[in-house]
Amino acid sequence: MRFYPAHASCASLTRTSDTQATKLWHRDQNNSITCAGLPPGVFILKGPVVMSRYAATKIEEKWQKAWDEAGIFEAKRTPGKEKYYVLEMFPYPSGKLHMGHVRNYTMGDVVARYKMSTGHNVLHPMGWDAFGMPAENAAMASGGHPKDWTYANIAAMKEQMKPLGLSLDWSREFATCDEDYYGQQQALFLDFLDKGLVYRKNAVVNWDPVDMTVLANEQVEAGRGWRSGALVERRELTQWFFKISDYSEDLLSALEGLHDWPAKVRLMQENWIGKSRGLQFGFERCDGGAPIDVYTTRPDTLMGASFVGISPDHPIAKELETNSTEVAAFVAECRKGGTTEEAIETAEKLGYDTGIRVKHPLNPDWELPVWIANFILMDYGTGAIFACPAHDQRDLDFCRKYDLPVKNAFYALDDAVPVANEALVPAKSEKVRWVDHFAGLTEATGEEAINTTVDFAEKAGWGEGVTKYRLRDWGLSRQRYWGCPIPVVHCEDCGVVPEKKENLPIALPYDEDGKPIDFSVPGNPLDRHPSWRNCACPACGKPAQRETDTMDTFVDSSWYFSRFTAPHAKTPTILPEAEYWMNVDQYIGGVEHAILHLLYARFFSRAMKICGHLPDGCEEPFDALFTQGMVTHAIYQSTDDTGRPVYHYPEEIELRDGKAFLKDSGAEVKTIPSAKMSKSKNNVVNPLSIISSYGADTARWFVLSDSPPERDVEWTASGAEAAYKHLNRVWNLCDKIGQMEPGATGQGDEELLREMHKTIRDVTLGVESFGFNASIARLYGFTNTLAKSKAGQAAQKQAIMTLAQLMSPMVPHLAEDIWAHQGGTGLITTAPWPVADEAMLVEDSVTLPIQINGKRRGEITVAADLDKAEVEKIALAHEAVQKALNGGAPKKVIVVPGRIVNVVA
RNA sequence: GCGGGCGUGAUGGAAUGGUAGACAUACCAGACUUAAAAUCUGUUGGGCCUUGUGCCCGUGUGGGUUCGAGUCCCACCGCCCGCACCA
Repeated sequence: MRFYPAHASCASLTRTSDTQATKLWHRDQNNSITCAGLPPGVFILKGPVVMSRYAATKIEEKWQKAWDEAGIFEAKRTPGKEKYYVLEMFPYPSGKLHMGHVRNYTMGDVVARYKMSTGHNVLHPMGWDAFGMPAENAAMASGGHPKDWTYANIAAMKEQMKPLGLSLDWSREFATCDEDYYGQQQALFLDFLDKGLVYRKNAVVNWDPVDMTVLANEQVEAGRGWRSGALVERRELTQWFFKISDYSEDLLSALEGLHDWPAKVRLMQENWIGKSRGLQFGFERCDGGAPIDVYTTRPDTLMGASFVGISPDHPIAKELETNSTEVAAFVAECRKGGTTEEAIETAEKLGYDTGIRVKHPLNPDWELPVWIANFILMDYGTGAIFACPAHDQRDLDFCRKYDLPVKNAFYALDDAVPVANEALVPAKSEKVRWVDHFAGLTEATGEEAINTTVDFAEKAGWGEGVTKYRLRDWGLSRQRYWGCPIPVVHCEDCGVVPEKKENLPIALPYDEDGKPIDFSVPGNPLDRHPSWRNCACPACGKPAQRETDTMDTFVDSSWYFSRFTAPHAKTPTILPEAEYWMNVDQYIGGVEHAILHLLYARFFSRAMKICGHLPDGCEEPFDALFTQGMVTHAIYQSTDDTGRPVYHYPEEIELRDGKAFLKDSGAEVKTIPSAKMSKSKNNVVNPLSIISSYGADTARWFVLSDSPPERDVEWTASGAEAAYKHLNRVWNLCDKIGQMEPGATGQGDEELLREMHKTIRDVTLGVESFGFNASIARLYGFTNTLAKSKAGQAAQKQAIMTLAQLMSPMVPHLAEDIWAHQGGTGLITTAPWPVADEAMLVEDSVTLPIQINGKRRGEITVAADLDKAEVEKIALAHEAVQKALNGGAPKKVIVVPGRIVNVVA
């Protein structure tokens, strides 16, 4: 009979007086016996009972316990030993671990375990990004308290993470909503305030006029509040800001040094910071009022100017608003709609002619009207522009709508057709023909024209070349409860007064007058909490009131990586600890954080250094960054009677011939491939159910295989099954080798070991370069080689142990078990990483493809060190080459040593 | 609207400018089995004939650079992501 191999010998199973019965049962993936219609107990076991199948769940528990007991993941600072700090972006405690987390943490774990086996002190911590709106939303929706909700979720998620067998140092765990953590964050805020890095100013927010509350962008759906359905308005509030814009140039130029960041992320940050060189100048008002300052990046198009536009939030607009109901109505109209750049840019263009006229700087007789326009942002430049409709689509749309003149400032070289409804916007590096350019240009690129114009304006004295950045100061105020309170007090006499450090933490109140806070009431609970809000002024001692704004949760995540180096310290950080562990050597997270989180963290590190909380050299806290892709899953969708889509869970689906059917009804359903896992689409796969049926190693192996780490990976049942089968195969191989006679000889020892060393080289390279899928493909290959090998026992044992080591960062439990089974010393997790023997990597001969005119026509095998001339001679003698040349001489022969020979006939 | 990215077999994907499709899935065939499952072995981009160590076509579309292009350049088409209060 066939049976899963055993460690020492194969147990055979027979039913009394019926040998046929042995065929009636099989083992399922949980190693339990299933048989057709026969109760358990009618079997007897013959032979030694050493059941040693790959029993994932069992061995995973066992090795996790062993690692815990050995305490090998606790980061220790031992001087002289090199450290390695690997960090995955910490999770928001939603309460449910999803496959994206599994992939993210598995990648970090591979790096951490690999670095551990290459002799580093590894810091691999975990914590919780625990403040934020979902907790408050949950409290509003179903009662309860955000604090309780959050801590319960943390406990639940930790339980779900533990079975993954991650090499985390749990002794450093914290949540950002711990008073201990946010108290230190308040201390940082006070230090920043002291250094002038924080200030207050007015800023625009989304305002829900029915719920009387500030809305997040995501709470605005099609211009309406998600809960009330009211049309959202833009409203100004006095808010706190970090002076990140002071660091625009530094944050921009330092990007160049971040060699181990994805180019894409650097580019996104560069565009975000948005450095531009332009001209700032004033339009003189015909009514003698103060000139209107504009900033433009295209001063060269000044001769195409059509009107001057100001933002609805511009001081002139505000002044007019107070005097004219018409202007007030128009400005109010502009303020409808969201605050996102997208909403503003895509909204219908609206304009209002103020009646103010200004003089063109180059021609005092040329008057331009001043319009208020809804697409002009107050935060960028001076909040006022001149519009050149011929060369800007927004301006053009506006001018066509309000019947304003459109005049080309330049034409394409080969075409002098005036702009109609599509603006002419060539690349700045493209040469164009200028119309009446004041500085005398005829044919020049936009770039040249801009520079010439700026010089011209500076010399003439009516304008100034100015460098501006798109990056705005970071508004950190949130009018919400579940965040870190801003530790300042408002005093009638002293104004805004920082809280004293010894009074920190300013803790969030849990109750309100002995009753739990009611989150169903609109507005910020801190505003209507007198016993918390009323306090003594830290300066004069008179009755005063606390700031009720809390901090943006991006603040929490802007320094947690520093805090991990001394998570329980009574100061934000401890310098010697930070000195040893910082920087983060490898940071891993989603690309969705490419801009804000990473930019804010870079700013915070600079600010913390200024305040003495970080040593020199930590301004850029992340040496290497990796952005991993998502885990996706097909969506199974059918349609109900009313035509609305119905989404089905993967477990309700049966796949046949590449089509999907409902298990219940057998009806075929539509398959939408590769969609981001989302609860509303029912296409989520629960890691826990995967772990309970296949084990964590299978889940880990799967999320790393198939797709490159930076790209999305599609979860498929067949893929998970395949991963599980492969791990079984490796385990069976280990078992088979374990049963070989010690010292038994065979054939092909050298070939096997050569292949092993090549595998060491390739897998190591893959792990070091985040090519985990490539490493895994290589490991599949080597497993196939080993399975077919007829080599002797010693070579095979060496091969399987090396295979286990190479697999250990990805599937550590299985690797430990193989290691132990083969008699390895200690834990595989702490064993040194195998090193490829260079001598074993050198090939004696090499097979070169022969191309004729770039097409493969044959191949030759030559000594690896044969010189080019000899290779050429052999290639030319090749039958196919002779045939192609037909007696003539080749026009050219290209020999790329070790790669290819190309003959041009 | 602005910015960024991605397009390769039935599928996920591999390929320092040098043999396109590694590795895996799926499918098909074979071995084992009364049978199925599991396991093992093998085939599989398309087309053509003269069935060969054969020829032609083939990496979204159209051009270009090169001895040689999936890879570099230009234009187009399609899809995805981000846009400052989601984290």
